[in-house]
Amino acid sequence: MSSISPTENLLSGLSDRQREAVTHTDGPLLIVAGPGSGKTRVMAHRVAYLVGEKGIPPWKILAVTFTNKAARELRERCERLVGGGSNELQVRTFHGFCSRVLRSDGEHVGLKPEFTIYDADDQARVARRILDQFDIDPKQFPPRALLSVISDAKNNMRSPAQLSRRTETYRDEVAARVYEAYEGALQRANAVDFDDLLLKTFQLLEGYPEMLEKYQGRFEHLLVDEFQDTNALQFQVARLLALKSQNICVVGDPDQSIYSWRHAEPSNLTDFQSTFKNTKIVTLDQSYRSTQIILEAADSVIGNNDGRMEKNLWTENSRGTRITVAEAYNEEEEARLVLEAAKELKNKDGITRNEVAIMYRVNAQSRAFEVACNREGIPYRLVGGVKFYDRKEVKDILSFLRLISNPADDAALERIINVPARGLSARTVTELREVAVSNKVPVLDVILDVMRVNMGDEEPRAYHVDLATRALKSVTAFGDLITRFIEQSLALDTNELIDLIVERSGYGAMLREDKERGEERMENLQELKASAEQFAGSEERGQLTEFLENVALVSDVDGLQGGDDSEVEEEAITLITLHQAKGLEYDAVFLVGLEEGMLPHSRSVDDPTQLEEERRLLYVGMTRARKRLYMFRAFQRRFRGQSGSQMASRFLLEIPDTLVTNRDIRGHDRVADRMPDPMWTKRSASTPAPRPATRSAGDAFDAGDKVRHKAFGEGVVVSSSGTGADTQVTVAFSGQGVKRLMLSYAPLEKIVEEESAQQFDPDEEQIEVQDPDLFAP
DNA sequence: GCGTCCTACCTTTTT
DNA sequence: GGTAGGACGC
Repeated sequence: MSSISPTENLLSGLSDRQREAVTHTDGPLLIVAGPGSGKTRVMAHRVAYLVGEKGIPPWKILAVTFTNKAARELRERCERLVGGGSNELQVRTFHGFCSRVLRSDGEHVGLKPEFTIYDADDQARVARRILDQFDIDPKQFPPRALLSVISDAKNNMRSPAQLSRRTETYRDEVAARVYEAYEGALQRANAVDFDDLLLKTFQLLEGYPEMLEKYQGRFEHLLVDEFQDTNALQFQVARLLALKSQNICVVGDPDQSIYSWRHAEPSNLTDFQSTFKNTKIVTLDQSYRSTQIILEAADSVIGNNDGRMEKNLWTENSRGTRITVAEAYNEEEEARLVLEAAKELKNKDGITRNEVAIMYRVNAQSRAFEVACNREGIPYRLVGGVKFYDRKEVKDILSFLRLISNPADDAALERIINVPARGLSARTVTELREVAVSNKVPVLDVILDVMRVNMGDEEPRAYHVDLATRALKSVTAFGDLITRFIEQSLALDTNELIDLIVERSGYGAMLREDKERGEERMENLQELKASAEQFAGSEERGQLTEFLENVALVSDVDGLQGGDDSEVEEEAITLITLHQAKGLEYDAVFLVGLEEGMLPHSRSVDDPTQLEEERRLLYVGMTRARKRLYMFRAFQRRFRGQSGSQMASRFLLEIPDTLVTNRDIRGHDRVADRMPDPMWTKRSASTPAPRPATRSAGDAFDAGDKVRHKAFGEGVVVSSSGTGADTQVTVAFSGQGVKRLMLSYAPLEKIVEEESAQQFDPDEEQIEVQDPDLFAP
């Protein structure tokens, strides 16, 4: 027997199933991979196997993921396994890959290499201008809604003409008209939106046989991660690329499909088998991540979804600790309890902060945790959140850069043409835009034309612009500013260019005058500069394009988190949305905000399909946990300033009691026990009126009633408002002042003559609501 | 033409 | 609670 070959080494740590997935290299392969089943590991090993064993050159392998995070992780794993030459491996997000293709071959579909990628903001700006132009009332046809119709059309590969042919409602008609104008605007701006990246790549591959051949020949092996989240266009692009070689390996888990709102079509998973004949299917159902209890709980939740491809997830891991389900009074207490428990985890179980994640449905929920962490001095890592590149000042400077890189970028131009104010009023801008639109040229062309003549050029103006002398002067000055920027950009690194822009555009001066936030904003610009520095050194024009592309497509910049002053590389707790948490794992996971309306989200409760997606979202969250899982709900939550209370999430009831610990964190009752109690229900049309939520006889509190409170002693009811569990009672306590109390929670008791004193449950948590207004002078 | 105040809408999740 | 766009006054 010879010594172990590298291949044996590569395969030795894998299970039989995993090995099967790694070594089936010829022909289509579908891997159904449950959470924690070593999916990324298999993909990385597969790549290494292709390179090391099958002798495939790394650059002939394309691995496509959904998020940048996933791409980064997969790339790192591959590099570790493959070693040298792996940097030529193509690991990209779908959008990143398509952008790359279009930068080099986009001219077939009308794109110049420096095309700009429009974000939602730019799209809305374009849409608003079009509505304005067509004299359509934006209140009647919100830009967002129209853009959503356009996005649908693009994802179904329908052109404006095709859309207008199948209009059914007036709204569709309007949308079709706007779509056409929108396409024109983007075309003129040499810009694409996110859908276009995919659509135009598809069109390129579909309509140009030489292009198809080029890319089919370029990539012999294709791997697609998170296949359940791919949309129709992505599937088509993948299909075309792999049509010839048939060497396509897709990995997915239908139970983790959480992007239908972004046109994901989990049915791609089944369609795959009909598209690619002789597909081999490998199911990975052993979890190497979670404890048995966590898996069972997750399984019992997801089991409530209909029509699933059943998977029997199993593990050799230990049974583990029961899941803690607990409730807090409001989001502040929720945050406090979570942090308390996290501290305890560190002391008792040795689970460090790096191994703890708090996951929530919507970004806004992070706030309470940020506040609590800051107060407790606990470092945290906020994933996503307020995106750095979304800050106003950053976007403004980026718009200058965009305009320099792509002078046709009207959205960028309109953003900064009068920032800081330089005498270009809305009227002037409208005039310039109208001239540009009717001549089908970029706005900057018109500006430069005005400037040329105004600066003494003999040739008459190419465009007729109706502007006052003062406005002409301002337009000229702006044109001159941008022209100089463009000239100088040729010799400067992007970070140097940023300096130049900040100083010469007047932006820096504007910030220095802003006493309130100027300094902070300037710091953000310094940070922008720092992020541009990574691109410095390479050929100037290319680096600017590359930097801007990175900004547009890579939103989760590492080391550039928006979190206030979270120390770098310190042991920190992770705050993350459930969507972003997919693919990650932590020793301990806190799922918070498990209330009706939150998870499931209120926008999803009416639609069974969407409800199932919410359930999958929870499933994703639960299965991120290795050892410990906590699930929290708050009785009351502030929502856009106002607070309201909601029932516990229906999903909590789907977890069997046997998997949940009774011993919760701080003596709260288990939500599961409380649930059927109408005391916890919010009164609404669909729920029966709850019985009065008092500890005493059950009758209402009226002004003048004498009451007793466990902590505040005796008092007199001043007023009461609301009904049922929502009842708030204002009470004047002797010596304690006036308090407003939430009846359903406060241990408040009416003093009746014959009643004996001690009626309280000594274990009952007492919580008060104080309305600060009542203390105002 | 510019700044300020007011309002409406926002908030589902991301490339 | 924050922001973007519109109305209005200087």
